[in-house]
Amino acid sequence: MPKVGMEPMRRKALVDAALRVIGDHGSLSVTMSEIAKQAGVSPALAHHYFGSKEQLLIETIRSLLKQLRDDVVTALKAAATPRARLSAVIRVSFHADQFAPQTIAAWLAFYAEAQRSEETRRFLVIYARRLRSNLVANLKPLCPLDVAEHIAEGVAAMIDGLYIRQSLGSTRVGAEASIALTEDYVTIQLRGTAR
Amino acid sequence: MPKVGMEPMRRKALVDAALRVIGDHGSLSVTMSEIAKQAGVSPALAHHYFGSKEQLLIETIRSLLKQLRDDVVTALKAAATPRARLSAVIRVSFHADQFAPQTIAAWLAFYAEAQRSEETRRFLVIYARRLRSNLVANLKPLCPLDVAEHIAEGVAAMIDGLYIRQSLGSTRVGAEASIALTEDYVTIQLRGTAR
DNA sequence: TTTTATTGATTGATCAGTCAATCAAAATTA
DNA sequence: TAATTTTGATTGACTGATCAATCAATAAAA
Repeated sequence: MPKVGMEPMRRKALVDAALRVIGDHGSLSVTMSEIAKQAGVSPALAHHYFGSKEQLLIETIRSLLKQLRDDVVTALKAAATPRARLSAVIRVSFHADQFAPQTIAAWLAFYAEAQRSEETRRFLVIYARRLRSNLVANLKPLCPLDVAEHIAEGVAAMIDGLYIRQSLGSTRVGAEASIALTEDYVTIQLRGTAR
Repeated sequence: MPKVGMEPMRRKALVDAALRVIGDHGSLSVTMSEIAKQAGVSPALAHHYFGSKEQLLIETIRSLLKQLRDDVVTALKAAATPRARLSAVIRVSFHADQFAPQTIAAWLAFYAEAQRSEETRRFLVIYARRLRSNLVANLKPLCPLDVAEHIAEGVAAMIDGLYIRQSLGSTRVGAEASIALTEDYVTIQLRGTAR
């Protein structure tokens, strides 16, 4: 079977497998063997391509972030007004892929990892900044800048918080309710300040 | 040194040490040796008293939760009106102890662990319920029940979200700003519905 | 003497990471 | 075209380190 040009396919398969295994397991304490098995290759091959477990994990979070960014970009393109773009950003956060239990579990695992891994933290900070930036940019036309920044902080916190609470699987707050709660926050805050 | 009656002291020392080590390390992947060393005893003794690492970890989160509950109870006692009690609940969440980077790191680690450990999840669900219940109880006199439940979800999400964002250490949102943001949410939401 | 506290030494399991060997396609040469 | 060499893909077997857990032994109170 050894054909040339396997590398990109194997890398993708391994990253996808890692994401799945991490999501199922709910933790980064997964073995290279598990990931490799899930990808249908030997553990040695995973090391061959990624050098270390840490590197594979980093590529994995990079992939997670890229997926989210692509979704956001697509959603933003389809929205015409600032207010619609705000809704789009919110909706994407709670969209099926992102809000699936395994995806949430993976995010949570990476947040925990960020306490130790400088590189992982960098990625999450990028996510946080991007979310904030998207929010502020579309709030600016609707209210004063300082208010926009204030609301953006609130929305971002609420989104992250709803994720966490979802991860426990205890609340009855599903995707729809989460969107409604966040939208409601934006609407009421905007009503209070601008006109 | 072997004196009778060491057990409770050792247990407490070990639980406290575990909390410190987990907070510093930002992960539950800490060794019994580290914890024992921090507590000034041998690893074998930790096993002697707790039976397993998992059990020690469970006692540790139990302790974390108890600390928070005690703080909440104290704060609630000192507040006279429902609105003041709401503020008290919010303030406690962001109080120095709770909001210290190590404490937040520990919480985060336990949230991640809850994906795997049924018992850990149970404790976190209890925390979520208690927070919700405290909020609803004090919102009820101020607005209709369904609105109270709605606001409670929002406040809880915002608190948890501000924790997560704090854990990255990237935002400039400190304890005071977090309190202000949450208070603001309550105030504006209440203004919208009741009078 | 019995009970409680305590530890050093050890075990067994788990894993990340390495390495030498194999296999088949591709490139090169004859 | 046929024979060869080279190269990339792939793995099984191994190593070294780490750690939770165990246990037998010791020491000091009761």
